Amino acid sequence: MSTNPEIIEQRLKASGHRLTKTRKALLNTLISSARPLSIEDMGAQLKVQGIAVNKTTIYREVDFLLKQKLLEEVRLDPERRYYEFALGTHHHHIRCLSCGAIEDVSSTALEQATKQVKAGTMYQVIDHMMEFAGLCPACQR
Amino acid sequence: MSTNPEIIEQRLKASGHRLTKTRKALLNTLISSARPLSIEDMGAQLKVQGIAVNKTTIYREVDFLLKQKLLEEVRLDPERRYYEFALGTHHHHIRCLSCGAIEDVSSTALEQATKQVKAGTMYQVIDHMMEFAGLCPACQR
DNA sequence: GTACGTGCAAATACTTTGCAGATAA
DNA sequence: TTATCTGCAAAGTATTTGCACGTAC
Repeated sequence: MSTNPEIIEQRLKASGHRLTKTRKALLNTLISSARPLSIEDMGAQLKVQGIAVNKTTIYREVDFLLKQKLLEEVRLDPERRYYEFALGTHHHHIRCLSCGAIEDVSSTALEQATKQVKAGTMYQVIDHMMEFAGLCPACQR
Repeated sequence: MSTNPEIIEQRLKASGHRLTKTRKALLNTLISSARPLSIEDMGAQLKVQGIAVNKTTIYREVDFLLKQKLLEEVRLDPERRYYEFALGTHHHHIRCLSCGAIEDVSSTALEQATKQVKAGTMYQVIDHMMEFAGLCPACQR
């Protein structure tokens, strides 16, 4: 099995693109993040790493990585767009409305339900999105 | 069983609000729409009905109706926010990535899956969102 | 060397706010 | 009458674009 860096490098090269320092740092940040990141989050994290990247560049880079299917958008909350590395295992999220904590949700029931929707519609289903929100254990008190 | 207009009027009055001409027209538009509407959509539809409403007013009105739980936000597509009348039956949507058509998806499997997620998490689940996207029959050709 | 990538400034799009006048109850 | 509602202008944000320079390959 190939590792993420190999797959990434291969995809980029195949389309005549480069693995620049900025791009590499951004991808690493996204890959190692425990939760989806907003544009603002990415800028902040890169800054902490000593790599100041212009916001315009991050917008463009996210756009590019989405097209390369290396990133996917997560609609966790209507206010902000979040992005997540796309080569991990498929999963959904639950977000705490009070403190903003985010956890992965993986459920075979969800995957089965998705299959049923696919079977029951005349559409060719290409994408689906499911997110949950509520109160985390700590915030319920 | 009470009709929508009655419930609406009751809720508004209860909180000291009014059923103005603009508000009534906007609600009717949303209630009778076959699909969720964006802010822009609402403005256009009202205009067609001969009721020109300022965009600021629509933003404020949507905000207000969301707080009154008469409207809910539908995240059909990351580019735009859509809203739907909230007193109908609970359902989800599938959207055609090619022509933008939108259909309702109702699936007992989805509801069961939601229950399983609720049962399997320590979170108190308050909200969930599921949307599908793909190609409608016509666009598959 | 050349096409891709980046930063900066400016443009555009989207949404919110402040305030004065209009209107439902 | 009076608190809610509305429109207009302006302020804030978020996102995109143009262009010149920088850099991976």
